[in-house]
Amino acid sequence: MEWSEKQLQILEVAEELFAEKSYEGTSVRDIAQKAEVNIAMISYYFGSKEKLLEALIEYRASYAAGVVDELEKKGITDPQRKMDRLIDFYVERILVNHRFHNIMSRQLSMISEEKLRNKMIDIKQKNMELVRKVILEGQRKKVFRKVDVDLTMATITGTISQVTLAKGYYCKLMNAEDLEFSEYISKMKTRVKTHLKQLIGAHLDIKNA
Amino acid sequence: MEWSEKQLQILEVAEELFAEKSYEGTSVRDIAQKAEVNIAMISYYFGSKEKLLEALIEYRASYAAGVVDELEKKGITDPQRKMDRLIDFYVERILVNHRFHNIMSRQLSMISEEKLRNKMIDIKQKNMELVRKVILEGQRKKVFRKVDVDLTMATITGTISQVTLAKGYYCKLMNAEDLEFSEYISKMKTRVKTHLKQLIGAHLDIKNA
Amino acid sequence: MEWSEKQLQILEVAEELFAEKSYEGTSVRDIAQKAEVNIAMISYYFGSKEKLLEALIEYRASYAAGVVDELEKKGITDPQRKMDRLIDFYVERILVNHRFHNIMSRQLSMISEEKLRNKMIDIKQKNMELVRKVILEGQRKKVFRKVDVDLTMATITGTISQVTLAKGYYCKLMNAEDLEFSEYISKMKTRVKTHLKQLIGAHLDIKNA
Amino acid sequence: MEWSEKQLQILEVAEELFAEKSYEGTSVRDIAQKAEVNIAMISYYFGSKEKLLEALIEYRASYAAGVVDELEKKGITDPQRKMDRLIDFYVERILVNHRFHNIMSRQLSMISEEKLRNKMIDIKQKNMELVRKVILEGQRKKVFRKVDVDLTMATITGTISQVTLAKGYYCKLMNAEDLEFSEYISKMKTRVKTHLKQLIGAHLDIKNA
DNA sequence: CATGAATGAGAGTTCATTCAT
DNA sequence: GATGAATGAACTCTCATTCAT
Repeated sequence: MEWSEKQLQILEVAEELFAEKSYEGTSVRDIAQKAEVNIAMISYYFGSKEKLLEALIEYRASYAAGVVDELEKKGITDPQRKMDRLIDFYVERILVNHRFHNIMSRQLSMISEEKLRNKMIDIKQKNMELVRKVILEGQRKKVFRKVDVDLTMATITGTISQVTLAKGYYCKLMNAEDLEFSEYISKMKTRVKTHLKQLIGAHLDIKNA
Repeated sequence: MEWSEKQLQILEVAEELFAEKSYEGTSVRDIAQKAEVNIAMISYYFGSKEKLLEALIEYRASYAAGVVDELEKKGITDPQRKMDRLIDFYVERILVNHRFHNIMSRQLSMISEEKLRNKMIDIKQKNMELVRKVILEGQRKKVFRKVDVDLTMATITGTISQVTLAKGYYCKLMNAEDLEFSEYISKMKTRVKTHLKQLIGAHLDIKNA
Repeated sequence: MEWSEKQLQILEVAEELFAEKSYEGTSVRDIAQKAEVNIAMISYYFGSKEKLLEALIEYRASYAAGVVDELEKKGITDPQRKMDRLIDFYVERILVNHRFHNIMSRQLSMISEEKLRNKMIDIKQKNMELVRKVILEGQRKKVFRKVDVDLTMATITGTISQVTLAKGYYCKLMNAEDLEFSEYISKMKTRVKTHLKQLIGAHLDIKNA
Repeated sequence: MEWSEKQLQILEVAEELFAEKSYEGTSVRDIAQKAEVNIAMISYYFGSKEKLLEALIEYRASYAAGVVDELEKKGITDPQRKMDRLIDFYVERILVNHRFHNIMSRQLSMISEEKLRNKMIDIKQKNMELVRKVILEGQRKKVFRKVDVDLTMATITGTISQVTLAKGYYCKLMNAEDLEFSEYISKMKTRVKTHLKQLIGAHLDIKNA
């Protein structure tokens, strides 16, 4: 799907506001005003508020997909190093797209519309497929031990999510309460990468079995 | 604070609906209707919709507090075993109160009202303080290695959150799409406990350093 | 009608709030809260909000009536001096009861309930009857000239009303914007008396014909 | 400010109902229904009920302003005649706009919103400035004696107000209880003009000093 | 006799959407 | 293709009043 400049403007603003105030807590007026377009435009361009959310998900999902493929092409064979790269990649990606990620994780448990729901699950699944593949490969190579693969994926996304969702809490822990979101993100990025690599490394390492 | 039976009824229903459709997506009408009380009762009892959320948080928070103390009194000295117990406890607690937990994690990044926000952060902090204490103790005893304590806590809550928030996704992975929430929870409970104990165990174990 | 202490308390507060925020703009809750009685008391004691207004009017009206009689008994014969005394009396009375007076003048044009409406008109009529009598007497004695008696009465009450209703305006004219109501009243009292005596004096004096 | 036809319709109806039932006693539903517009239009056009009142005041105030200038241009030099003309003008104006005038005099003592309050006081002040000017001029020319100028203005507006506010009372005095408002107004107009000219004339005339 | 609990009705406002142009 | 005007529905909250105790 191709979007006009105005449509992109709306999508960006919608993402920002949905992340900040939730889908339900954001009115199309808010979006229209911040995007400096007429209120009627949202219905006109996207059909409805719900369709706008759908469009946003489609838009971000498609954008993300390409990057996954790119990573796969790099020729790294050692499972341990592959996993480290994957963690770098996921942390980077989720933290850069933290707004979209927050919307997704909040909405996933709420959306009842079949099609959209499946779309969201599908995105999640695609994103995690790589992790599964690498883990299974490592197990085959007797480098990784037997673990709960699904929950290992839950740990990776869960840990990163936690960092984006509970900014207020972690800022307080760091005694840096009025940190801008972007500053916060860049401060946490390396910490999260290091933590997850160590965590998942020890978790998977067959020598620890 | 003591609540009457009708007030409890409202709180219970509010929790259910806030979890299901978000705070913003739930109207006081919805709550009144499901709780089978007059719509004016919500304002009458709690003052406003926001105060109802506040009351809910206070109600659930106080309920949880006692349990933490109780755990502390059990005389377990081995840090590894202590941590295992803690994980059992947290998984149990978050999964049993998954609705409240979801509300909290969704709302934490959105509530702007100072007092309520601090309350929520406070609850989170109190809940995690025990984990911090056990980790630090284990490190002192040279049983645990040096780790990022804050992020270790993020991993614990993040992993559990992930399981409650992304039911749809994990159901699909298990090919059990129409599972009731309670069935899903009981199915996941032991898996999550086992996974986290293994994960955090390997993470903290000084022998893996 | 005899009122209990609590009822009087309610009546006083009602008068204060009706004057300040109008009958419609005052809720029974406001009254109950300020009078420190249970909300249900207003309906319980007076039947309804409207009946409370009725009771208030009755209460204040009866209180005022006695004073009129008292004045009549003083043996002053000169119409000019009689009129001066009457003006003193009315200014005093309206300014002292400015709250009740404001309620009356605001409500008179709005009350549709027949009985209450008549009651209010009756009070006004009784109050003014004395003026009419003195003017007619003065005319009979060839001391006062022919004037529009009804409108002369309108001038007296209108002038005083103006002073109580437009405090903000007159305070601004006097460069004393934050004057307390009671201070304002005592400041204006003599001014209004002097003005009205001079005004009505010149108006009625047959020598000015 | 320019108003559309529908907006004017709302303003007219609002004026009518505010005058009849007071601002607080009139609901936006009442206005919408009588003006035959959707209830949401009031917020849509004016922002809120309070802003509607503000708009009404602005609308009526601006309408009146032009007329004052017009009067000033007529070349009348004799202060007595000037005052007579002014009285004719004010009586005419207040009685024609009796509804707006009533709203103003009722609301002036109640509005707490700073800006609107000042606006109202400003209107009153502008309206009365001319009277002050003429009186001072007459005093300079030794035609008028020394009087309380502010209260002389209070007398003029107070007398006219009294006539508009206490229709019920004066109708009863005239034994014409079921008079239409417009009939009542036209009946009183000349009476009020004559009365006030005589009253204020005698009041100001230096020969009566 | 007095009152806390409860309620239906209605308050002002905002919502997402539609429609005529 | 784009938009200002308009709308019905729904929102949260407060109203005056009633009723069981």
